[in-house]
Amino acid sequence: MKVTIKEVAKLANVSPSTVSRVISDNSRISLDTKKKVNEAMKELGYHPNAIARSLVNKSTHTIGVVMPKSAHLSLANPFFPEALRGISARANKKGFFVMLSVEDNEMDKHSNIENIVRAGVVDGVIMLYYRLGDETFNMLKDNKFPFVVVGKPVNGNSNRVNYVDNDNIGAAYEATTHLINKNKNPIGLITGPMNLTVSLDRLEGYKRALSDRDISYNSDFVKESDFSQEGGFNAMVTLLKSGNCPKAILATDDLLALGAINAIKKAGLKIPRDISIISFNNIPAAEFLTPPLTSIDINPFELGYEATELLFQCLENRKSTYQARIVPTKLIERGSC
Amino acid sequence: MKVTIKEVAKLANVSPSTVSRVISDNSRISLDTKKKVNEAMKELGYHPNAIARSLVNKSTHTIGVVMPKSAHLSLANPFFPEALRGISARANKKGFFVMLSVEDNEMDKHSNIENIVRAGVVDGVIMLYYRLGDETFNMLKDNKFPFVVVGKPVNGNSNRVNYVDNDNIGAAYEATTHLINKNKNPIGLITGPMNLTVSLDRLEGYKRALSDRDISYNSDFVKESDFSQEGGFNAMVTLLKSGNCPKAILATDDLLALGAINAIKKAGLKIPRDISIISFNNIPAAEFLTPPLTSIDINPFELGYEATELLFQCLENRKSTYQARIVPTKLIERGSC
DNA sequence: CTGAAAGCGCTTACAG
DNA sequence: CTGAAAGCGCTTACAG
Repeated sequence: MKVTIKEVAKLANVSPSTVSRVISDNSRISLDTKKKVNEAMKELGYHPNAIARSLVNKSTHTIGVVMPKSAHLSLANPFFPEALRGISARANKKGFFVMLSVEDNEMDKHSNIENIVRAGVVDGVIMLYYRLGDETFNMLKDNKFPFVVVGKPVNGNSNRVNYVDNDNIGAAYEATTHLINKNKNPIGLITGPMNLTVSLDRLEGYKRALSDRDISYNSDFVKESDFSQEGGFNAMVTLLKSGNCPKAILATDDLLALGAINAIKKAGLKIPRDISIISFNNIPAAEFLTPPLTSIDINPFELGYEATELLFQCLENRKSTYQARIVPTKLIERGSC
Repeated sequence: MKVTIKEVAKLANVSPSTVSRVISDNSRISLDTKKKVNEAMKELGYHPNAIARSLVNKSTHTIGVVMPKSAHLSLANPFFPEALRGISARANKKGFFVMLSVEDNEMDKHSNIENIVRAGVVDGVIMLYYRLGDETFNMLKDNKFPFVVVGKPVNGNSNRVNYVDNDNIGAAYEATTHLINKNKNPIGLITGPMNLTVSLDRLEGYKRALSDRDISYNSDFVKESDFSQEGGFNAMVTLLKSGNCPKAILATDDLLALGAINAIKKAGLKIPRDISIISFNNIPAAEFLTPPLTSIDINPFELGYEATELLFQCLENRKSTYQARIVPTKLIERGSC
């Protein structure tokens, strides 16, 4: 844990520079000394100090990952841990470390990730969300710091930033069409906060699907809420009491669907007989609900994996060309429609 | 992002040492120069480079967190993300960073966390699990590296390691007694892998509760499985086919319960009429199942928070006194018993 | 193919 | 109260 390059050098009878060169597998080192040095390293249990290395290389070989502060609401769904797994998998493969930053309301002035970036401890960052006018996003962009976002930054920005996302418009279109094909009408939409692009895109997909079937869009059927079960419950209650309750619901998140289902059951209605429901994220419990919930798998592992890959690309070719990557979704049909 | 202490020194007309001293708020610096230097720092947008600092201080101000490789099985339950939140919250408060290490089967030779520790990029680590004969655990212990485990390392070890855990024996005892009080007998146990202390403890609590009520223990009623829904399903099927099926089930994890519930329903039986069920972790979907699942909240946020606090303690007082911290659990009664 | 020297951006005895 | 110097553990031109 504390043997340095000097001690290795001494034991191997070479200079520290030489040891450094065999570590980096420099080609112009004789096989002989290479062997000698390697043996010395083994004998002493030497491991290069990454901090010292970072200081001279100006690269820490670590990427920062930002999780939104509202995460505790939807942290319950598998998106974040799965995305983290994907990021780790890709990062490990390249010998990179991953530093986690959970946004924290209680922080004074500077956000955790801002400190991380300013302190120079990460080479790039992955944001696991996109929010309109987000400070972290702006800070990264203003500093021209390498980063990629999981989720689509809106229009003006989207061609000047690296991101990976699902085709949320397409997925919502597919889900809505699925409902239309079951002859369910009207169709309600229970969505997460509208300052998230993901919400905007899913709304757009919903609208387009309606329009393509000549169904007129009615904003009374659209309820915005935070990503909580209570939110879903309340939204559904409003819909139920409206006097013109939808025959089907598209929920933007399974947690929302969980709440909505509860409201539907409490109203004495049956799923899917009276009301069908379909949602996003495909939580593990989905197949164990009664009836099992039809849901769209958004492939969070892949989202994380691709984001990391993309980040590595920007770290390598320092030219500022931007890229978007789309990860496919999959509608898992079960019994709720 | 790249202004150094030298430039600040030049602008403020002092030496780098002085700048360094005002950064660390050294007491014997005159208010005058303090002000001068602070202004220079602000003007240049200076932020100390954490890497350089780490190198001289031999402390990185970051803690490593290890998630088990089997995590993807139970990553679906809120334990890991919640624990991570707790860790982050405590770490941020102290200005520490958190580095994440998801165990990875595909890694050659050295595990990711071993690389992290050897590279000297973390001051201490938190293990989010304990497994008998675990390599990471042994490696940390052998190197006398500061770490705390969430979960109880078995007997021989437990007084020579820092850990935080629930009272799993007590919690399982409470749950089993809860079932006995409902006149349910026999009671089956569906448990996770027996190389985890958590499983051992919960089994122990189950046994003690039976014993205290003069119910004889029968290992036929105990089924071991991995932490998956399929595992729970299969275990329950075996129980159902045994000819002497338990009237109640204690499951060691909600995911296991999910699978078991499915098996029970498929067999045409009703919960709780025919079979009661209670489990651990209190996943968000628990209250939305039919019937809602009675489950034990193990307080993962607190577990993470306390573990971090404990780690900070060992980092400070370098004496090797070990400590255990117990986080309370809470049985949330719903309709499944 | 290999070594001596300078330097990465800080901190901290040691003087004064 | 403040500065010059040495050093944390590496890497990398520059010579040879």
